This record gives sequence, structure tokens and C-alpha cells, in this order.
Amino acid sequence: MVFSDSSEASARPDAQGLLRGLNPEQLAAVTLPDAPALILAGAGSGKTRVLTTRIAWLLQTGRVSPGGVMAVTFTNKAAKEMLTRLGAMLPVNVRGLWIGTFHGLCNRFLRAHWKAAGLPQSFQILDSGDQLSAVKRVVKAMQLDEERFVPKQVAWFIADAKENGQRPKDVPVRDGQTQTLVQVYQAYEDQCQREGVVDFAELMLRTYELMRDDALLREHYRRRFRHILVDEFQDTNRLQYAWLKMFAGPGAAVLAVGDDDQSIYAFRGAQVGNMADFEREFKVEHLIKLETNYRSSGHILDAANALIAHNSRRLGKTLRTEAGHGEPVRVQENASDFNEAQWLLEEAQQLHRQGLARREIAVLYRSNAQSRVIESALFNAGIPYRVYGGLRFFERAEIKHALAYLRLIENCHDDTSYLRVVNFPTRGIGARTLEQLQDAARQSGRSLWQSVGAVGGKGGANLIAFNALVDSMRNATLGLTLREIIEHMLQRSGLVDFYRTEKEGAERIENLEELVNAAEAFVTQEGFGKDAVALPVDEHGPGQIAAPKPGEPEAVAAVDLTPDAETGEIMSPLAAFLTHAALEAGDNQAQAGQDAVQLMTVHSAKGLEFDAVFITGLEEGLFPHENSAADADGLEEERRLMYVAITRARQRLYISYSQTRMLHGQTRYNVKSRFLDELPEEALKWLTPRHQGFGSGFARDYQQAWQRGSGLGSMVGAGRAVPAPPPVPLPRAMAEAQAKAAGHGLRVGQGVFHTKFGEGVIVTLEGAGDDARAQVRFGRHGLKWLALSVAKLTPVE
DNA sequence: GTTTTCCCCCTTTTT
DNA sequence: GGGGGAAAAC
Repeated sequence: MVFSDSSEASARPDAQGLLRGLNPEQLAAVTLPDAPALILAGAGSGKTRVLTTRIAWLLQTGRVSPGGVMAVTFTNKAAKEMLTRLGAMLPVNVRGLWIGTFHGLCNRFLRAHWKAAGLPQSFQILDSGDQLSAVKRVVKAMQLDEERFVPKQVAWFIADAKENGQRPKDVPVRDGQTQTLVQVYQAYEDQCQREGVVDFAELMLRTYELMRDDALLREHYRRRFRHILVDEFQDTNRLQYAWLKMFAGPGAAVLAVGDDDQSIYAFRGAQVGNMADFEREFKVEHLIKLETNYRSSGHILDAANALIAHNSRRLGKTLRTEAGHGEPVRVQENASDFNEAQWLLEEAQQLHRQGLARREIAVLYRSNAQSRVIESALFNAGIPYRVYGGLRFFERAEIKHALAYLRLIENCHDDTSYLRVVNFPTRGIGARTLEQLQDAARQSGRSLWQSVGAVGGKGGANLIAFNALVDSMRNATLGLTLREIIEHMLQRSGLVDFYRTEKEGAERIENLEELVNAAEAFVTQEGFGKDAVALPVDEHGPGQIAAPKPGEPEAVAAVDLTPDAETGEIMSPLAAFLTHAALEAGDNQAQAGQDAVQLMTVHSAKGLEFDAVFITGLEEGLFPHENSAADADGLEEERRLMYVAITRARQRLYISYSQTRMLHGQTRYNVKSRFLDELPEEALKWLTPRHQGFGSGFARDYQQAWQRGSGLGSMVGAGRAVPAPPPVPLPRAMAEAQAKAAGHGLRVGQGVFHTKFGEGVIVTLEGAGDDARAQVRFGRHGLKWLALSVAKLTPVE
């Protein structure tokens, strides 16, 4: 495939097929010329379809090679969906495309340019929990008052500074408090650097700074990426926008897709203003509005349009549908939150009896605390349900413990991991000992691992024994598969034995077994020992489009295994898996297979759609939330949130509120939300008499409900059912793949020469063709994984 | 070193 | 109300 000046989509019959079924606006968006453009994509207007078809069209008509495309999303889910759809449209090897989350792409970039970025090669990523404990350690070490410098707030301060592109020296110091915060920020940075770890914001900021400061690198990537597509542009923060400007050269065709009406993350730094800035700074000449909604029926859209019209400062957009009015929006007043739950479960059962699948029914609420009463009602009625937004797989305590051991095997100077498991399971290392250890480490500027010799007594001996344990695990697992490494660690660390004796340990052991499965799935997916690993980072000529092999998974997440740009070295499977665990926290949904009613906050419903939707708790103080209703900006964000909620529904929408609600342990008396008054009367159908006031006997009903024994009291403990995550199909491709013909003429035990690392011996060989990889033991540089398509290995002897 | 108790918080959240 | 974290008691 070559670059082509052809501008006629119709020049190729297969391109024509891609475009079939698009409406005029969608077609215009897909076939935009190579120039910056902004697409205002309303809810349900086919945004993802446009994005993926655009990429497919660009590739198929030869306007760009796969290496010249970058597409950025916010969530792994969105990135995956894009890859899957693209894979279905085109016989393209989607792994070669830079499609991923902002953080995933930054990771890929920094893996290739770790040296220039000033990072150790196997840097690990801190998730928010890790980051918080790292900050805590800094605050403690600086002996600050944790009342004045609450670790959570300090962490937030640091993240906020980074997201504004500020290093400690750049933060304006207004007062003593800020000055200390800046000092903590500096100390935190030093600590991260010493330990070889980066937090999420750091991934972005490092990438941005390297691109900013390294002209050669910048020019290289700017020449390379001819087409950059950004999803959910309204959610970008300052740093992400600045980052984008670094990658987008003068000639780059940047396509920003967003919906200002669905901007619901200003509270965490999203700048809706980036859309207007983009339009101005990139001199956008092509602005396309996708206003035809293919999701919701007429009354639902009328309600959404009328509501959002109350916001000022919109870019302006009105959804329309070609479907009919459909059903009216049903509104229900309830005496209590308990009644509300009871009513909605009966209504949901009714829908289910009429043939609607339970998974097509969603119950939305503003805040997580509201879910409890609904869960209890569903639980007591025996209706299957699923709550989104609990603990995610990789955030579970037992999983974090296991990962900490693995991280120590990989990098023993990771103090966060060291502290997490040095005494878990307990091995006689108490607070005193750890304090001495931390003091010693602080004074010498070394890691905890390096400082064990400085602690005397029994504690010191136990520390040395712990180090020996980790060392022995590292030695014993050399050359083993990822699965074997993890299984060995689970036994040797004593984690499994520990949980075996625990009362509630069975589930935790299941989760640990699930971790082995997850690793196995990762190994197959990411191509260790199988197909497709090494992406030539520097490829910017026309790439080939390879047909997917039969039986190969259609699409996968962004590849972690980017080889070093110079040497071709890649991460060990273990290091790659740890990165994966940090970047993708995994599923948090229980009972994936079961047909269950879906419970979630409005925020987490964004991007989803259901046949029937209940929006609950439409009460002043709750929705809009009292903390947001004070200022105009906050209120408008709440209104957009309601807009998002309404537009989730395809056919049937219920909105409910209740006069009393148990909140923080006491009954609150609520007034119905102002948002209800902003909906058009014609689109609504009140299920209860309007303006039903107090004194209508609700208090009595409420009490009776309680006395029937089905009140909250008896529901306590029903709680969130958190069964084990769904089993991942067990791949067994790895061993088989190793037996495959490799085609590179190398063999295990062979002596080789590498321009950078010198002479070595091949220890392991995996994969085939472009994806072949070798583990080589070098004299001075130790054990390395190399991508044979990039690394120059010459046989010796 | 482990268990208990007390006290504080309580909007939304991905990476 | 109830969960989580840290101090206090065992």
C-alpha cells in the first residue's frame, strides 16, 4: 500500500463498502480532507462508528499508512472497542496502530525512549492507591502534621500541579502552606525517581516534556503521525491538550471528536474550553455536527433537549430522531427511598415479564450511597443485579500483595511494594524495626532493600531473611514462564498458606488463582510466545496490512511490549504484566454472564445505552448535588450529568424522586429536583398525582414498610454481592507456540553479538517471523529480552 | 504482634 | 449507617 493523492472515495469499490449506510453528516466526517477538524457528536449519533470508519477509510484509500495514525481515548474500554471494530472492517494488523488511552500511549512512548526520559528501563507504574501510600511515606518522613497535610489532599495537589504542566519549581507559592506542599511535591518526585516508579500524571508529563525538549524526537513523531484522532475531547485536561499539540505537527490532520453537553468531568480538571481553543488554535475549517440520534425515541430526546437548553455557553447542538415519539417519560413520586426502591423493582419485574432482558434495564443514581437501599430491595426480592464501580480486580488487597512480591522480584528498590509485604504474612517485623529501617534508608539515601544491614537485633535478622526470600524467589523463577513465576511466588511468599487459614480466605485464594489466569490470558493476548509482539517504533514508511490469521483474537488492548528504540530490547513478560496490571485495573463487575439488572452512577453510565432506564433520586441536594448547586458552573455540570442520564435510554425512561431519604444515618426531607421542572410537560407522564404534598400519609407508609420487616434494618448485610470475577478462558498456546518454526535461524544455546550489549548466549526463543523474540544472557548487561525484528543479533562461533 | 475500639468521613472517577 | 484507618488495649 502506498501513499496516494486520490481524493475520490469511489475510486475503490471496497472503500465504497465502508461508507455504506452513513448519513450525510457522518459521511462528511469520515471523508474529511487531511486538515484539522472538529466533530460535535451528540449522544447516540454514531460517534464511534464515525471514528473507526474514518481510520479504516484513511487506510484503505491509501491516504495514510498504519504507522501514521494515532487515535487516543480515555478508557481502555473505548480503545478496545475501536480496535475490535476496526479489525472487523479491515484486514489490518491492529497491533501496529497507535490506538490506545492517553496513558497507554505514553507508556508505549516512554518504553521506547526511557533513557532520554531519564527513567530506568523497567520503570513501574503507580496506581492511585500506590501513589497515595507513597505520598503518605513522604509526609511521614518530613514529619509534617497529617491534619494539615492530609495525604489524600497532598496527592491531589501533586496530580493537579502535574496536570497543569508544573514541576515543583513552577508552582506559584502564595503562602506557607503552599510552600510546604511544594516541598512535599519535590520530595515525592525524588522518591519516585529513586525507586524507579511513575504515577499516572507523570506518564503524561514526562512524555510531554520529552517531546517539548527533544527537537529531533519531536520532529520524528510529528513527521510520522499524519492523522491524530482524539475521542471524548471535552474531557481533556490542560496537559493532555498541550501533549496533543506536541505530537501534532503543522501538517497533521487532527480530528477532535467531542460533545460539550456531555462534559461531566470538569471536577477533575477537564477543560471543556479545550474545544473552543482547538477550533481557534488549529484554525479549524471543518466543523461537523452529528445531530441525528439513533438511540432514543422522540419524547426522551425532547426531554433531553429541553433540559440542556437551560445551560448557557453551549457550542449549540440539538438532537433529532427519525423515529417516532415513542413512549412518554414516566415520572414517579415516592414517599421514601424505600418505597422508591420497591416501586422500581416491581416496575422492573413487570418489564422483565413482558420480555425485556434484565441487562437491558439500568438503574442510575447520582451518588454511590444511593445504591444500598436499591440493592437491598432487589436482593430481598431475589432479582439478579449487578453493581458497577466497586473494587476492581487489580485493586483487591490480596492481588496487590501478590503484585508487590512480583514487583520486588523485578525491582527490589520499590519501597512501596517492600513495605506492603515485608511483614505480610507476618514474619516478625514490627513497626519499630520498620521505623529503624526507614530512618537508615533516609539517611543514606538508599532503598529499604539496601538498608537492611543497618538494623540490628532480631528484627534486623528477620529483614535479612526477607531479602533472602525475595532473592531466592528471583533465582528460582529465572527462565520460568509467567504462570510458573506467579505460582512459585504464591507458594514461597506464604500468601496462599496465609489465606488458607483465614476465615474468609477462600474467596481470596480464588482471586489469587484468577491472577494466574489473568497472567496466562495476558501472555497469549499480548503475544508472548505467540504472534505479534515487537512493533517497529520507528517505522514510518508505508506499512503492510496483514490479514489476521485464523483463530487469532480479532483485537486486543494496546501492546505494552514496545522495544527500546535503539537496542530492540523489550520488557520481560513479568515486567510487562505488572505494567498491564497498573494501566488496566481490570473488571469490577460481578456475575458478567448472568442476566442482571444494571446498577451504576450516572457517571459510569456514560457511553452506555439500555432499553429501559430508571433515573432515581431526582431531589434538590442530591441531583443537583448540594456541593455543586452553589455556583453556576457546578449547576451546569449537574445538568449535563442529567442530560447524559436521560440519553442513555432507548425506549423507556423513568424518573423518580422521593420525599424522604435515609442519608448519613438520618432521614432527610427532600424537595423534587429543579431539573424535573425543566422537562417539557408534553413528554412526561406522571405515574403519581403531581405536587403531592406532605401530610399525604407518606410517613405512615414509611413506618409500615419498616414494620413489615423489609425495611433497611433487615437489609443490612445484603450488601454488594462480590462473587469471583468471571473465569477467563484458559489459553494454552504458549508452550505450543514455542515449538513453532521461528524462521530466524537462531537456536537456544547459540552465541550472538549485539552492537550495544556485546556477546551473549541465547537462553530462550519465542514467537516467529516479525514477532520472534529471544532472551539472551550477556556478560556485562545480564539477561535481556530482545525483539529480533529490531535488535541486530549476529551469530558468533 | 494482634485485636479491639473509637473516630472521622461521606459527590462524581479513569488512568 | 457504616466503612476504613489509626490509636489503644490485650
